[in-house]
Amino acid sequence: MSELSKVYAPDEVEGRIYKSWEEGGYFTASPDPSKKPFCIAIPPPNVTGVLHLGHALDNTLQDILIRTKRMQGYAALWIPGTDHAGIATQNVVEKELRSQGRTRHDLGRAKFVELVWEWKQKYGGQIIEQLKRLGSSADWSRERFTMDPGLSKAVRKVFVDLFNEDLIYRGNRIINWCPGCETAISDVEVNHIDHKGELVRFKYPLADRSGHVTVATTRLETMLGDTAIAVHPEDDRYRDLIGRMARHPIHGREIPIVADEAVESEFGTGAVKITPAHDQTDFEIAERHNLDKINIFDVKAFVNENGGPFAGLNRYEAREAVREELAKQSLLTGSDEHEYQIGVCDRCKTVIEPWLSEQWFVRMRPLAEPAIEAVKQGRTRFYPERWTNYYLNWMEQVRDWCISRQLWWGHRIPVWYCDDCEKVWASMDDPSVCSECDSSSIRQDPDVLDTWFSSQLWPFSVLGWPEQTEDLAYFYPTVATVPGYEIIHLWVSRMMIAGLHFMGDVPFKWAIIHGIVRDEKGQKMSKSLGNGIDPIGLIDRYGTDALRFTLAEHATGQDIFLNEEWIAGSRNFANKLWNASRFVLMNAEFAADELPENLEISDRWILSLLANVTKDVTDRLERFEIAAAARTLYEFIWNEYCDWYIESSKSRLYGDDDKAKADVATVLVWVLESTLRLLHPIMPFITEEIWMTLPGTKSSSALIVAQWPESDAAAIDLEAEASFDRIKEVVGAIRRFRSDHRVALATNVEVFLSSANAEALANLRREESMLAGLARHTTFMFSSEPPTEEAVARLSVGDIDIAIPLAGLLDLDAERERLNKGLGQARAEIERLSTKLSNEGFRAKAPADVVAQQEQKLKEQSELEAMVLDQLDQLDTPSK
RNA sequence: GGGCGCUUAGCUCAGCUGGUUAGAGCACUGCCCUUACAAGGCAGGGGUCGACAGUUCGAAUCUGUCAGCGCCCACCA
Repeated sequence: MSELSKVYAPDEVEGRIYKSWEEGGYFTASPDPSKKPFCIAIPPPNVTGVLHLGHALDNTLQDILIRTKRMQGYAALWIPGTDHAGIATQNVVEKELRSQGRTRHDLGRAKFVELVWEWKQKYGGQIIEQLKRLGSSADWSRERFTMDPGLSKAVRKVFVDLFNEDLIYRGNRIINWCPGCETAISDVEVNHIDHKGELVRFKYPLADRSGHVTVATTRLETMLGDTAIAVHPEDDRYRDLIGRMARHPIHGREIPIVADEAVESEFGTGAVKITPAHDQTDFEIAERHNLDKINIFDVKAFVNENGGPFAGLNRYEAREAVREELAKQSLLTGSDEHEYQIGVCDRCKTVIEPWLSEQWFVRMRPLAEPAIEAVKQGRTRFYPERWTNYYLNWMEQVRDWCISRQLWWGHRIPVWYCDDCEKVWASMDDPSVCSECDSSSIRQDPDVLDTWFSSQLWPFSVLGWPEQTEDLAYFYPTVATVPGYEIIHLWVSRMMIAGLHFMGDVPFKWAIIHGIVRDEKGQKMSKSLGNGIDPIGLIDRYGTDALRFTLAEHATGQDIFLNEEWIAGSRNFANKLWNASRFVLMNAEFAADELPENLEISDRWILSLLANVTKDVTDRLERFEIAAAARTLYEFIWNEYCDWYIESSKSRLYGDDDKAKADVATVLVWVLESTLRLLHPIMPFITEEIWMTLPGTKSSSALIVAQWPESDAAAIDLEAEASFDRIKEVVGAIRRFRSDHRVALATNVEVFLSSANAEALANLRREESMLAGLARHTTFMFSSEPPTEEAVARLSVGDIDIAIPLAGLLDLDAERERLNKGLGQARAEIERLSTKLSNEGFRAKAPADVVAQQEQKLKEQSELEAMVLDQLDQLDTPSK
């Protein structure tokens, strides 16, 4: 036997095991015509990131799928890698610079980018190391980075192609400007949060001094950029004003009053100030009415020279200054509290400024069509299914995607402008002269691409596209992507679009969506809240397998409010398995390689359960029901294998019969061995460690590449299950009797068993020593009655009558209480069943076997009631 | 203004296509350091499955309405 320590110590095991997997080369997979491909491309974490619980969940789930498929004989390839994460990474490096009192502008673009690369080389590996600690069996030889040469080439090709197909265009439009990051961002990178603000009303004097029109706004400062006032064309209150002019109270300029359907008459005063450069709706109204568009903010959202006297103030200072000025002019007419939503930057939480600027966009409508069709046709499916509609809703009303970013870190937009002939073109190679007029006076667009522009290509760029590689041919489309729902729009949708457009096929067949890991109060974990739990710390304290099991067990698709106690619970489970294995290994020397011919009831029972569990776990994993698979294994291992099979094995193991000892040891090892395989994808380290100590030829190769078990249909044995269940019930009844009556374990109890079912009784008799072992200090008498002069407790379960002479064991009051309780339960049951059975509808329509079952039940309960009454009688008239 | 999710034991949650007396972990009570495991064992207490209505022989499960909580989308300033 091999020595295992008494308590499972993950820290001594994990590093060693992981290294052995890497050295064994088990993580790599390559095209193999004899196997089916199973490929997942990791949602690439931010290269500068550190592992958080979201990653832990994400990658645990992926690893479970990959490990399962690997054991099932697929060419299971998990491609890892990282994302350059434009804004996030640039921000980190800029922050560091700032702490040295410098900005990126001090360095200049080239130097700065160089610095970010250095930073990436230095700190970028951390997340990968942490993924390894999670046990990730990814093919590290294929690790990719979104700014690798190959992937950059893919990005460039995609840009150039879309540009030439007129699916990328440049436009002067309202975009979401983040004054914190100083760049444009896309609609999906804006989070809308509730804001309690006010709706302020003020008067615009009419230019001819004949009166005024009152408008309402939540952003008073934007009036500095107002170029019109709009009312609804049908609004009688303002009909006369349409076409007339108002005078701007600050700038003095005259602005028109226009009529537009977009105005809601019911809201505010029904008259709207129009700020075309800082509001999407206003911009659209301005387009329709040919209005001026005046940008009043600089890149940091401070008022610029167009703000006249307020230039230099930030947005909020300007708001107050304008308020004061309007008050001074007696134009302010009041304000109401008003709750509305404001957009904040997904990255830095700064309030977004709608800002008119020249940006690059992807024309999404035509690209979205195939992506909608593919999902409607089921070529890509979502799990859980409800995300299908979420995806479709977004796709069906998708808006153009602003892809240019005013950053330095990222894929530079491959567009050149000729100063001489004004040619604008996109190019795969860096040109030195204008493609039109040969002028050398050309310059490249200074902006870079949205980081998601490159990640949308991930499922095929990581396989070598645009080269037509063997990998690409074999592994594309990938089987699944496994992201959290928060990046369905940001990433999943766009991968669908890119995959269909450039590969002509969906990027993955399944989008397996999981929830967000939150703290125990349901708050999103974040640095600012200080409630983030560091997964590495959890791994240090409880072990990787405990963390993985916990995440798997709770991965039902809902958000996970992670509680550290759960992880402790999983740690306990690992320890339970460890000690069960220790027990098995202590006796493994007796085990044979093949199952014995003549199995006992308990053997047949556990093997039958194993067959069921194997099927169940296999099916559930196939359907991505990982949580259910985890729970099935937990219950089987702890409640059945440990609590009953191991306990029941002891009578044979500690007995004198060598054959019996060998047989039970064989089954113990057999079941453990299969169970380890089934549990391995979820808890890879502990299972591998135990596996290595297992005797026999089966464990000669590593568990990670062992064969997935087949459910043995022939082992399913309902008869043995029924028999063993009877044993459990008899043992349970005796234990309960002891517990109810405080009969010490050391006190021997005489138990008389009898039954009308001769076969059942015979089965029990055959298991006498096992029964005694399970019930402890119990002497069994079969087919005989206790001496009539003694008072007895009758505990019958099912068709087995149990009688225990009470003499010297307990006080009668306690027994009477126990009986009365049983009587109450039986009567309630009888009531319920009688009602059900006397219902003619039930008898007529329910399946016959259901009716029969209920009748049987009623019969049993009635018998039980009679017996309990009889016993109460006996207690009251103690025998002579 | 739409859409989605949730509401089951004190707490946190499972419960698939409707059919034994609704489960788990933690917490709680009693007994036990029984030679795999006290990170454990045995036994136990605790729930009108959010409310109402409907479908059905039968509903935690299906349908509708409502309430509370949470999330997402949307150009009412």
